[in-house]
Amino acid sequence: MATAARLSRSERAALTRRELLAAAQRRFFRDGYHGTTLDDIADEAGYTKGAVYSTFKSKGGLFLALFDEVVDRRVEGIRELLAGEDTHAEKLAALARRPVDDEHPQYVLLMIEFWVHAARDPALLEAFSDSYRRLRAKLAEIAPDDAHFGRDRWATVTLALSNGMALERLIDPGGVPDDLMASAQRRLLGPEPPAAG
Amino acid sequence: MATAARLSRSERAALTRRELLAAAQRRFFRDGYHGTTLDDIADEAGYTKGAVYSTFKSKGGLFLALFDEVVDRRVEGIRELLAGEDTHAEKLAALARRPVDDEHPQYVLLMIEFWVHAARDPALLEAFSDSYRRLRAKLAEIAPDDAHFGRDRWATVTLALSNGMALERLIDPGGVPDDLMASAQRRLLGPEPPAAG
DNA sequence: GGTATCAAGATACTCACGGTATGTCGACGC
DNA sequence: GCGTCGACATACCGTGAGTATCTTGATACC
Repeated sequence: MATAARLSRSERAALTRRELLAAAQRRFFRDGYHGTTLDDIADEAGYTKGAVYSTFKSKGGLFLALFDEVVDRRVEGIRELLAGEDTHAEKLAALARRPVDDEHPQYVLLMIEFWVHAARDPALLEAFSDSYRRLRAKLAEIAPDDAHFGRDRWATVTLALSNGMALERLIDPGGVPDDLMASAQRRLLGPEPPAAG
Repeated sequence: MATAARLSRSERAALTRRELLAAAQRRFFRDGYHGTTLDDIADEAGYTKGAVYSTFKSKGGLFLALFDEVVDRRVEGIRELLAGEDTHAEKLAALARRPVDDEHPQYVLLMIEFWVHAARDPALLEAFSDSYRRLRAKLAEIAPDDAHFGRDRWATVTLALSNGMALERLIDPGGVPDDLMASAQRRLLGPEPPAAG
């Protein structure tokens, strides 16, 4: 009667993993990393904490698995952007509109929350860095060929600015207008002006 | 025999508060917000958790009191910078060298850690914002008169970039050279170039 | 100067959460 | 079929934020 046929052990485990990741995404996005408990996630997925620990090494491991998937999707999004027919300027404009965040605005904050958390744990930081560098490397491909900034430097500055802006927006939601990021982007891409007085 | 004479109740309480704040600063700076327990802080100051809760409303309240003091000192530092004899360009250079961090490099990360934490708690966020805006307002006074960016926007972008760079540095400590911030600053300050291709 | 009061702070709890140890049951190898 | 082993549940532990209560000494009042 159940639609799901009998599953092999590995199919069963793979399904559990997917369901836990989906539940983790919903909860982490909504309540943040520290604000989400493993019981929350397990409940939402219809399991118990035992399932989590039999699938992932720790809460951090679960988050990292999720983050890596999110980066996958984001990298794919950038790839499509690059492959599109738009002019380069239009690609940059599209990027400026939603710098690193997926459809979810909370995404950036969640990432930063975990980032700072991982700063205290070398193993977590290393794994996080691996995913994050993938994102940054893909982003660097968008930089114009003739950028006066190097591509990597441009990507670094773009991400730094984008992440920092997300924090500023928490303080003054209306004080960080859409065009501020776009305007800053244009300046970052241009030739360096002489030292201003 | 004890050097400290008998203290009145309010003197005693004020001393306790100072000692707790000093201990909190050392511990928070070293171990981060979530990595520091109230027992740690109380121990370090020679008290128990009871003293903390009789002096502050909560762990967050203790942090906010500390943060406000740190902002005081930072604002004072900027005031001195502004009052100095240096040229405006030199002031900006001095600022670029240590954007928002006091003498402690961990300061920025600690701030961001709490910032994101406070994002989930309106009361905490409001109190944090009050202190942070004081810092940003003081920073805005450094912006050059002829900034093509508005002063406030310049301060917002400067802080966003500085905070974001601190995060990037966690990923690649050597990948964010000193001049990157300064170079980005110069671009952000200059006139907006025509749309690049 | 003695005594009641009240607040600073210590002590002893509660509860939530990450993580572990162990139990159970069904898939897989033989 | 039947023993094994892995997926997951259940029961537990340690730790940390926050609370309730007790102790003690400064202050106010007589």
